[in-house]
Amino acid sequence: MSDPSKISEAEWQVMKALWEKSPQTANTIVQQILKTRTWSPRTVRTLINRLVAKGALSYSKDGREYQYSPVLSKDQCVQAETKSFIGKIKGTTLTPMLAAFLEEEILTSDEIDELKRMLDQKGGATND
Amino acid sequence: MSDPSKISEAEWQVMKALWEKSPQTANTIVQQILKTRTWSPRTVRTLINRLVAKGALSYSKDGREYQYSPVLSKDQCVQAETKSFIGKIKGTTLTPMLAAFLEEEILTSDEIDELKRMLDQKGGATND
DNA sequence: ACTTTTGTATTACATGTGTAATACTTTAGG
DNA sequence: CCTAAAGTATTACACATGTAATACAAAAGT
Repeated sequence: MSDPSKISEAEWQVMKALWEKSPQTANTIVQQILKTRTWSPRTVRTLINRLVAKGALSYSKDGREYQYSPVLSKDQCVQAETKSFIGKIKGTTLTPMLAAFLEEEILTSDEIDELKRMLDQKGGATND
Repeated sequence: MSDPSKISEAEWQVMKALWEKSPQTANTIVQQILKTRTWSPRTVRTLINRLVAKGALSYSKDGREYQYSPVLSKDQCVQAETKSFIGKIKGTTLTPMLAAFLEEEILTSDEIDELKRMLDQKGGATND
């Protein structure tokens, strides 16, 4: 309750659909989602409603349909999620985490460059 | 249910206490935890029991007391957690994530070195 | 204008999680 | 041997989450 941007795994899929393109109607969101998930459209509706309830999405009426848009930015959510993740693993050895990151190949070369740059700056500081 | 090593935020604290030192009795685990959390000892007991139930901890009787030990290794859990985290943020721009990592200062200089090394190897490959 | 469609809103229901309290059992002290 | 202390096991309860189904309302077709 303290963290307004607490988005669940399933809800993230909806957010991602809207970050990619918005506004969208519930229907087009469902279309997006069904490309990668096998959820019932009802389930997606539920997720959308919960996100509206927790203030992560907003909508404007467009005739009988609603046009949904993200309220929370992608950056905001990624940051929040990262901090929550860090909260868990903090204090453990991070080598396996780093390995997982590299294995999963989620970093683009640009991001690797950026990470390197940041690490260089950080490396100069009194670290640990 | 599919992922046996699904440890919740609160449960992680217990696991960390046992990864640090094991076996431990419920009492010493409580002591450890109370250094950083303000939970009731009962709460910690509950967490311990749940972890035993989900196969993350085991115990051996030592008189009336139990000696708890981790079944899941730290590396195993960190990897699982990382992959779950990645599952959420995959496909988004990771710059804010990287920033959060650096901000939170969770990387030791050794880990930074290791990450750099891995990135160098990775950097050579056809990345994205 | 009435019925069917198609959207949205409400309700459901099991399992997980945070956060404990109460009940039961075993051991140790008197 | 019996009672108190100290463990463990069971139960509680509200909110979150995954996964929908049902109810309701409005628009569109006939």
